[in-house]
Amino acid sequence: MSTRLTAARHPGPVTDLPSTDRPRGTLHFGPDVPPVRGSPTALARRFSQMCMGMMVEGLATTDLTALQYAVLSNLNRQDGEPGIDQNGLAARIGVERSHVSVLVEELVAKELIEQRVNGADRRARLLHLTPKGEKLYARLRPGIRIANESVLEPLSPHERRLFIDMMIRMIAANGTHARPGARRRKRGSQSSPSRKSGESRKSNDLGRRTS
Amino acid sequence: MSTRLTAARHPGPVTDLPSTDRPRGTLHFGPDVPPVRGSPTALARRFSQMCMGMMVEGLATTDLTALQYAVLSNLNRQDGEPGIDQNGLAARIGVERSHVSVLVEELVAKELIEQRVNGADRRARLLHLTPKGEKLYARLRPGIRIANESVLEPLSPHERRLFIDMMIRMIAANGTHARPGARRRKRGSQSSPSRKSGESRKSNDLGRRTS
DNA sequence: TATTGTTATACTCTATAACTATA
DNA sequence: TATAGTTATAGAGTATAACAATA
Repeated sequence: MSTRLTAARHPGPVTDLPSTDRPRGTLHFGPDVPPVRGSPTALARRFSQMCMGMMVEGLATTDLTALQYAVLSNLNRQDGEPGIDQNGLAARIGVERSHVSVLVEELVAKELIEQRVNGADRRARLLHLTPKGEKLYARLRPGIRIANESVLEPLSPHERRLFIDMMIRMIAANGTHARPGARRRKRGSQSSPSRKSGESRKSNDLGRRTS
Repeated sequence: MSTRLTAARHPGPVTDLPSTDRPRGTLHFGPDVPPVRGSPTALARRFSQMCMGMMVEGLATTDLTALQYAVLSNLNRQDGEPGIDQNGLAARIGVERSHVSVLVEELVAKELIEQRVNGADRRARLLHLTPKGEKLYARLRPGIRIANESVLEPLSPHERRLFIDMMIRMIAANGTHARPGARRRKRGSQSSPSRKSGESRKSNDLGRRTS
């Protein structure tokens, strides 16, 4: 059984929800919008997918991935924190230290960032954008910002602030999960069949004529 | 330059934000919470990471991935839509048809779902949970639901409804992006160095003593 | 010719672990 | 011994394209 529901397109909250409960089951929208489940997880997935879609559009003229852009946005002098080390960057963008190593390598190869050894602690590498990196970020930022704003466009200005605020509160409260490693699962507890390439997937009969 | 800000821990909205603007730059929280950028995209990433963390915990006693569970939640008889075809499922969970093929194969191998050829259109496969699948979903659902609710716990009951509602409105409005394929980028516009295995990554000098 | 599902491939992101240099 | 970063490997998820069966 599925919860039928047509979402209000723009201004107010969806009003035909029982005020004592949230939608359960699968939510159905108009013809252009695929149905979604009403759980935070399912919505989070779609929402993030949506943001990534916007992001990729905004980066279409470059060869940057979303995370590579995230690095630039964390390190730039305009509104970032230049000079943080790789662990700090890992914490900020929410990826593993090892992944940061790779991201940094890629961006160094593109000559967009540089690593400087910290004089005080020669283990650490402090990260800065190169002039080329700053220039690229300055060029990209307006479009990305507009894309980000457009995601929130169905909300009223007050709701936009509230939405960001609620996100922040949930992330802050669940800090232990909102970071890499939270998703850890035992090694070797794999679920995919893990075929050798060469043996084909399935007989795939199921009543089809083998013509 | 970074926006310093200490998020209110529980009940009300964060109050020290200028009411005419949203936080820009990097947001700093307490010692247990890594900083985040204030853009919807960055928050979406963290939020989804958080939800996935919860999900993986809830699935820890199984060998299901988050998406495999999503399939069960879309097909079960309690609150799902049994009998939809694979394209319908793809639209609902927001993955490519080709990925659904793989997910279905994995779950069929676990004997949790089954494919039935549609009599009316022999191309389509209608999906149903097996009794084993229904049983597993019934066992898992309460824990997953509690995990999902716990994500929203920092919000007041009214805010929880509003948050879900806002998510739904944004997803509905941006329907063209909230689905796979929105993230498309030109093929071959790759960013990784794409090393041959055998040649090592970088000289990695940077002033380290080569002891 | 168009659509459903399958297979293959490649890339992005995530998770771990072992390792080096430095503290 | 502990920490910052590197390298390697594997799994999960995403993006495309070519194909077979069916419409």
